[in-house]
Amino acid sequence: MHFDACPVAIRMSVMLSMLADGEAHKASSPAVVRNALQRVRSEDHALLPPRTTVFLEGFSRSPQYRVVDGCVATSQTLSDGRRQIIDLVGPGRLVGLGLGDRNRYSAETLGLTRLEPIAEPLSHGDLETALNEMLARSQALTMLLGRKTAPERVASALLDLAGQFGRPARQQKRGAVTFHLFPTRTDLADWLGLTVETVSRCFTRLKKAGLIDFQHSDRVTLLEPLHLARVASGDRPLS
Amino acid sequence: MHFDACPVAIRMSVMLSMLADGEAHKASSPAVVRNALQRVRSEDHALLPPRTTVFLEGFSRSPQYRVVDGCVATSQTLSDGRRQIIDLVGPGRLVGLGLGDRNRYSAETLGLTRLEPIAEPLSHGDLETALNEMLARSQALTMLLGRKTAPERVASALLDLAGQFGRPARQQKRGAVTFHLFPTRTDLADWLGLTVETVSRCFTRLKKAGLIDFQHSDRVTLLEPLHLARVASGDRPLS
DNA sequence: CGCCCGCTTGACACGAATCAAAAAGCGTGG
DNA sequence: CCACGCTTTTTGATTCGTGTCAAGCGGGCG
Repeated sequence: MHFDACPVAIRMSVMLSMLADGEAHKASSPAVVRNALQRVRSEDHALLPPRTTVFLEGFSRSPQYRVVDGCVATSQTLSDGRRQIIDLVGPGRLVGLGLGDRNRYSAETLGLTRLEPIAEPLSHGDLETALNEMLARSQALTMLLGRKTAPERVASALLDLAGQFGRPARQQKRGAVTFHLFPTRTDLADWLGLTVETVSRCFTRLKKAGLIDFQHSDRVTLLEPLHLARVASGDRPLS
Repeated sequence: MHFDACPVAIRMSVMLSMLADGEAHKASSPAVVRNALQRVRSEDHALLPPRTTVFLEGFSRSPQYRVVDGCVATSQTLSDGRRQIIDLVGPGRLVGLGLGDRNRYSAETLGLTRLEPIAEPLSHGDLETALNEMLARSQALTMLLGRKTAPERVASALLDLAGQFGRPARQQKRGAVTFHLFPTRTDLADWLGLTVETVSRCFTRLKKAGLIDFQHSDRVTLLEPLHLARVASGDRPLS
């Protein structure tokens, strides 16, 4: 196995904390300034461009947000650059929970994303519900990474994302769902413990098998969700 | 990949609920009865033999326990029998949290284990602390399963278990720690997303490299914890 | 003592990673 | 509008790590 020694800072394009500071960063690089100007604030909602770092692993504990629109990826990175995405968070879900006094993971936006800061602290009940959900998702990912094959992982991922980002609009025949795929192939690979090439090959195979369809790489339709679910759980081997 | 279709029930030797029911199960199989007789109750502590199922995935929500002595494994099983151990829980830690109205995972003892039922419900603070710890451990396992090599996984596991089961007694030179290894090679494989053979080979390699030692397969000494930690994090490749 | 089960070791197979290169998008500027 | 350069995705050839299959080994328990 081979990994470039790629410092975290290089992957970072914009940090939310910079945006929040307003005038304090005039000396920033052109790219940072340009992205920062895209920020729109209205009624305490921050509209963030893709690839904005919301907070960074190892830094002091960050505030919590609710994702209103778009998608946030939380991830951890090994010292040699290997990255593991912990979760992909879609509309309605919370980011920044379960941190101690230091962030245990990073968070970045995968598309144009609207975040709502959580004003008053959550009730104990809400917090416990949210933590339970995070735990359940984390355990499902554990099973996926520990025991599933590559096609099973990709099928599982697509079903998960369909649940988070799929429109209830189903003008399509049967249970078909179409949705915007926020993560790139690389993001999916880092989530599923695979490589870009393997993810791409699985997409191709699923498409040829008639289970999914896509014209652009970031817009996917699940043509046979039930069949896909059987692939995801290992009940059917795919081709 | 090939898996025997092995129903969950076959793996189960004793269920805690049976033990608690006292006389209600005279018709049980001889093995179950024999194990059940080993039960000792004193002051609300249950002393359970190895391979006792504390609760089972899919069944209605079980009570919560604190591990006093011994070790409990929590796991999920795929329909075709593939098993993933979610966590190994040692003394002082809690089992049975984060369940909805149905158990999302099973729990079984790996050695002679003393469990203490949690009498009054936990305070919100304690619950949140416990959930946060579970989440942190689950995320560490995610990184391990998604991005670490087999030797890195085994090294990480040994360090984790040393932390949970290692005696503070260090009559040994340097930072060496000896502890009882509750999980079998198969358990470790199911925890680390590997096979028995691979786990065994990694043990052999670590032993030959002088990082660990063991006479019996269930009693391990970490000879070079710092070096082992570097292997675990991928900073050093091991041979 | 001898069976049984867990552990170890070896030979081989296979799935996913790696390396390489072409194809497809996509923003930029002429 | 198209040409250009860069990035992402796809596809192909090959390698490599871990899984699979098989056989021995050893310790505990009946």
